Amino acid sequence: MEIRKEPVKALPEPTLRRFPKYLQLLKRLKIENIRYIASNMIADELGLDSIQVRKDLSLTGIIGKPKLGFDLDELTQSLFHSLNWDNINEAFLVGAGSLGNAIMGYKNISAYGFKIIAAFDNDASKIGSIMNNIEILPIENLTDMIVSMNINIGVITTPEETAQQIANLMISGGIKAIWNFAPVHLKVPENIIIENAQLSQSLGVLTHKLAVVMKSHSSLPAKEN
Amino acid sequence: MEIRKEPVKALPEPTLRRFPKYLQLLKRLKIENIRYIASNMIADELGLDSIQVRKDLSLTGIIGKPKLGFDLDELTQSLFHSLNWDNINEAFLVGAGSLGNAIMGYKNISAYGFKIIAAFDNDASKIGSIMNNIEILPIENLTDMIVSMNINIGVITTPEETAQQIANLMISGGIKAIWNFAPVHLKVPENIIIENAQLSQSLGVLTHKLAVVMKSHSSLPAKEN
DNA sequence: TAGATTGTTAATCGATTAACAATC
DNA sequence: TAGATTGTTAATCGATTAACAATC
Repeated sequence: MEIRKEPVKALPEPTLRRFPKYLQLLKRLKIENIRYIASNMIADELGLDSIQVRKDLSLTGIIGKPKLGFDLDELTQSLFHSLNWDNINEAFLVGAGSLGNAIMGYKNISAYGFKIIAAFDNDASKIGSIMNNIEILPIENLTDMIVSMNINIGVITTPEETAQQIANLMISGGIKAIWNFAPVHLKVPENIIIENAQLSQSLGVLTHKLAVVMKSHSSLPAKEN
Repeated sequence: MEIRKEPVKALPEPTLRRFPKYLQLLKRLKIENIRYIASNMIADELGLDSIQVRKDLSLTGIIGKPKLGFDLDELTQSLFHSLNWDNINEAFLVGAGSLGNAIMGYKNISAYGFKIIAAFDNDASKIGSIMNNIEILPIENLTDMIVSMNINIGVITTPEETAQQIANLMISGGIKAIWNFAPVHLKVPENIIIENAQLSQSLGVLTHKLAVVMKSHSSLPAKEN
């Protein structure tokens, strides 16, 4: 009964963002031939709270064993299933520049149940060439190919100027989710899933925190307000 | 009095992650020669709530004008200052693979007050070459150069196996903040700032949401629990 | 059994949203 | 002035953390 795969319920985003971290750790432990792992140990390794780990894991539906912890393989499976990484999610990528290239070349991406089937660009010199085993096709073919190959995911690694147009093309072809690396807010119908992966967001957090730390080390007494 | 730059106070992360979005929009509006922008308009354009926008902006210390909104230039400055993007943050990058290359080649990165001064790799064939105007140096030089050039930020784009060692080298040289793209949890002293930018986190959210949507479209009646 | 660990219900905390007064 | 918009205080919501019972 527990073995049958349940349909995936919507999980909180903070939890989802921790799942890949758990999987990284489990992968390492698997190599060391460990069979059971306690929430405590996971928490220690990843700098989290063990209660949080248990709460997170319980959302995948897994049931742990008192005194032992969680079966490593079963936990791995549960996490994969929750992330939908036990499927192959086929995607088209648009924008074969250096970022697009990096994503296409990302070794582990297939471990995430993700497969870029084809890439598109409007640079004639790139069209027809093959990067990382992926053929570069002209953008004119994009919409039709989404329809005919029934692709659900689009990756946008174009410059900001063209990102919105590409998104529109993708949506008109029937794309359901867009992984957007271009530094623009895409306007899309609300049934379309957008996941933004802009470097600037992450960088901003870093530089801000650094500024805070540096300022507090400087000798100026903080003005109490 | 309002003009003098205040030391940056620590801001909530969700707010920080929205700041670059605001800046993207402001940049566009600047081109259209707009002088004032209302929180309402920002909210509409970015799919946010206007109260949230006002709350966010107030944290930068800016004061808006009733009936008009916020002065575009002043707001831009305030956001830049809060993110510490009105400084040049110098960084060293380690791992001159395709991801490292993409980051080095990222055009807008200097607009984020960020500058990669040098890159390091352990592949002898790369050392001495120049990628995107950045010289590739041997990793042996890393720690010493961090010390002598007084670099605060390290970017890790190595494979997962070497990431922790590189982090250790960086920290021993005096790096204060690490932008980590390798799929590992880095163990560092608590005064070191780590900002993780792993693709897997973002991808996991995307594929999960897609699974939820697809399942709910399938004809199976959801099992009420 | 005692002890370690899970799983759940309740309390806390922080971010978002609502309500409304202040300002031009 | 009336109306639009800001800015702040209070209410709500959701995620994290604490407390503790259940299990092997």
